[in-house]
Amino acid sequence: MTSSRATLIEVARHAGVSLASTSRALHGTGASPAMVERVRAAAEELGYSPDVTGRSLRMKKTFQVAFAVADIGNPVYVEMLTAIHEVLSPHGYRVVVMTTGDTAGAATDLVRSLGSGFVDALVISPLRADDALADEIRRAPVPVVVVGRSLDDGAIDSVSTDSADGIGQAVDHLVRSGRRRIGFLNGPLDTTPGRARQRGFDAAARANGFPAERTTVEVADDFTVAAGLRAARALLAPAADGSRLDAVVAANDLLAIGAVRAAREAGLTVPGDVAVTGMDDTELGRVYEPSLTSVSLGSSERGAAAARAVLARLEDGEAPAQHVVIGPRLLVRESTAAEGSSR
Amino acid sequence: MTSSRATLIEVARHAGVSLASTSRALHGTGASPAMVERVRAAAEELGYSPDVTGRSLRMKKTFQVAFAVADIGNPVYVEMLTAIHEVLSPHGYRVVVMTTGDTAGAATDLVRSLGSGFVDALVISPLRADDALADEIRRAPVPVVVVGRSLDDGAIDSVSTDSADGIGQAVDHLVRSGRRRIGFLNGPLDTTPGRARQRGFDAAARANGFPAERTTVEVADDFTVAAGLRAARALLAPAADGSRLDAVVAANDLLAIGAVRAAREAGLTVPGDVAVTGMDDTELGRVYEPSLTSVSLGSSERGAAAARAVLARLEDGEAPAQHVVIGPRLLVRESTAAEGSSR
DNA sequence: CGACCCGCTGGAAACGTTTCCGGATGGCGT
DNA sequence: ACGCCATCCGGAAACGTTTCCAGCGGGTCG
Repeated sequence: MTSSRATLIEVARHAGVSLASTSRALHGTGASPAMVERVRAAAEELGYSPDVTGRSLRMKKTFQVAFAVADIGNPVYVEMLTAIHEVLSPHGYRVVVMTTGDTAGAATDLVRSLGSGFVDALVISPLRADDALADEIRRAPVPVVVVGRSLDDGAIDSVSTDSADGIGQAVDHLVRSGRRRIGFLNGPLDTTPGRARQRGFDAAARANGFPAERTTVEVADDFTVAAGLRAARALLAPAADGSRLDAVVAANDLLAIGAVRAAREAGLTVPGDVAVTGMDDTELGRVYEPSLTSVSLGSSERGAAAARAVLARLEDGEAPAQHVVIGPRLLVRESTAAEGSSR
Repeated sequence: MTSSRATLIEVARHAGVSLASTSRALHGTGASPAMVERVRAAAEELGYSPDVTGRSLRMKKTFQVAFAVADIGNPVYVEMLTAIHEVLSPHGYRVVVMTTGDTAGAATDLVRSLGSGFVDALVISPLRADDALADEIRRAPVPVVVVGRSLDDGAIDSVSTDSADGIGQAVDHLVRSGRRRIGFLNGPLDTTPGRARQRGFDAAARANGFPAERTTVEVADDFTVAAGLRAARALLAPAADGSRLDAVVAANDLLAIGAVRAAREAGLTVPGDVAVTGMDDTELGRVYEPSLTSVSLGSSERGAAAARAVLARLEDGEAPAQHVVIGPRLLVRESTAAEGSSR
């Protein structure tokens, strides 16, 4: 249980050499082969393993990187976390997970807490980003990489994706498939993703020449299946003239599933009567039936890119900020088939 | 970007008092109100925030807890992580995520690496546990809580669940619903969960008086939908006499979805022709159609319990080991309805 | 043969914090 | 009025590591 761990000093004493030589020997820098062997043996015998807190204090480096998101349960963030871990771990960095909460203030506090130096860098994906957060990030004592919106600030490393363009791809795909009345099922507009996707849909509607009365928008109060189901009921209700939508673009796979549910409730088939697209390319959407056509925002790629940006920044603190953009990719599956089974 | 952070020494100098008093004032222990105010003002002015590495070195405490699992992507582990984070975070602990890989050796190495003291405790959920791992845990320099199988070792804190009993609950439920020929779709037998669930099924089959020829078992080579689909095809193939199973107990929600897929491929309806149960009560299973009857192993509860065990152990290192058992709970949903829609 | 340089070693400082300990001061009880 | 105790303060040590600096020896080149 509690074995008082051997310290470097004891190893030095045990090997009969100085502390300095012991440290050097164990790092292989500037020590004679004889010395190395001697120290190595002593260390082995005592079961020595270096204490990272002592090392951190001296080197001003913790070999830890924090990953902060609103909620860790979200599959998108899980994918990012996995990717980040995979990139950083081989370089000897540990990953600390943190939650920003869903208020912008909490995220700002978190960035400020970086001052206590428990971590060499931070990857943060803020749900709601404001100027205060950007300010705090700029004056943060360690590198911060933002994944998500680029905060409109050239000086901050960022990895983003063009989700507006992604929504556009979904709309174009539906139009090409012959759908004409396309509704948009969005999440809360006071979130960064919500705003971006709204922008994307509006632009796509304009680009495709949809008159306002040919598009309908409904905003769910959360990015969940339940909220999507509620909002989609309204979206799919017949218009005054009895006509209905023939396609729904959802801002999210979860919302999309809610839309499929609502469609079935209303006696409509998917994709027969209504085509549905999601976003995020989650396992959920892949496995669902019908499998969801979804716009991948490359969560893994973004996570990996963010991790690489961290490494680059730690390598060279003065390099100009980099802004990686991962292009969205539409993955066509059953939920938008032209002639689908009537399941 | 890089503002050289203020140290306690500078705060002391700036306040014109000693280092010791400064430290005490900031901790509110044994300092006069005047002193506290004076130091607080100085700290405020300099934007001081304490350095955790210095503190850790001195206090021999990192305020970090590691959570180690085979792969972070698994929804079950994500739930645990979330729960652990929720319990530990209010107590000032950060959570470090680590991966054990899928070999027992890697897990052992990980536990050994605890010697470098980057963390105050470890919560580990080993996929494959052997004696070497148990040994290493026993001699670990920090508290370790095992979640999963209890390692058959009374001296190690553990949080487990009786997944064998859970399988039993699923079988009983199916029998009560009138199902007679029940197949078992398991995952790899060289994993701890795989073995336990096999044991559970065998016991349940015996208890219900199923002759060996009335039960069929198939082992998928992974706990995934794809592997489940492959294995379930064999499981659902007609027997020599042309008869088929009327129920499948899957060791996992993912495998269960594979089974549903295979059933539909074979032209069978779920739950009409074949009832299917899963295990883990994942979001996936809840949202799937038909929604999956599933045995919840209480991932969140287990995570929370493990975190509480960590706190208790950190509080009192000498207390006897505790073994929390979270009872499995069957959640009945559409996939085992007596008369289902023929979807 | 002397000067210089290079490789190796040991002493000591430094990283930033907490806390032990001794000393000073003030108040209170006797 | 004196002693005692509680309260508060400052000096200094300690946690475990890395690294600067100086010294020492041996080899090489001029």
